Amino acid sequence: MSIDANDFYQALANESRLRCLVLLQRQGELCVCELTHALNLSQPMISRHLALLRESNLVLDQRFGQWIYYRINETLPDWVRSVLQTTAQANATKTPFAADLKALNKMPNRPSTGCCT
Amino acid sequence: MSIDANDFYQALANESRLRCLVLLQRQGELCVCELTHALNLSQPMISRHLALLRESNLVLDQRFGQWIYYRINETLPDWVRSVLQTTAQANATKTPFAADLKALNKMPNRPSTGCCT
DNA sequence: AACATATATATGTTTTATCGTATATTTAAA
DNA sequence: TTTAAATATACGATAAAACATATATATGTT
Repeated sequence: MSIDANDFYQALANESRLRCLVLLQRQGELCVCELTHALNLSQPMISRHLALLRESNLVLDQRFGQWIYYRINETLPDWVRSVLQTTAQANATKTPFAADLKALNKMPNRPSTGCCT
Repeated sequence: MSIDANDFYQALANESRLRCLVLLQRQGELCVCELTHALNLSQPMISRHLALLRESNLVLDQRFGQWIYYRINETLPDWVRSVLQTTAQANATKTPFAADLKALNKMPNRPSTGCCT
């Protein structure tokens, strides 16, 4: 999966999308309602930003029943993976990224995190 | 020198600025007229993009006579330096970055590259 | 079949970024 | 003290991004 540097940074240049990517990088896989809750944004907002990330090949989606899970595209070039990983790691404790993870962990009725999934 | 991840990626989200940064990362230090020639853009365009990079602390400038040289801010946090370096390296041979360096090396009357500077 | 939940898309509006052009500033040289 | 070269800034026009809201689609449940 190839990607243009300019397209890549265009996709990162929005706080909501950056927060989604950092959270996905840290959590591996999240559905839309989890991201919506974690970032405290409207569902259409999250959905549209995810669509843009999907269209630029940064994330992949997969449906499980009524939920659609997003994850970082594991076939991205090494340098892109590296940038995402470095960014997520260096900013994990900073605003707003730390709060996003906190909010995610406080989410009630989170799908797929029960004992039987 | 601290920097906000969102501000950082905002600054990268423009092809002209990205090309400037990649070229600076590779060449160390360049004046405005060199960047203008290498990227083949108007002087005010380059100047305004450099101003934005300067205002977001990504680059530093230094005057030498009538020329003003820009360079990547060496006091940026490690993760930012790492992202810039990784990006420059991985994209060096790709469009438009390879052509920019080529054009720079073909520039006639380049300042400060003579034998006595 | 009717309804509820999760997600996606469409539309109109507002905000933000970019660009071309003109002009100002600074320095060096004549 | 003009003049030229390098650079920066200002201004108006255009384009792009983001947003709120409404609605559509797909799945699961009763």
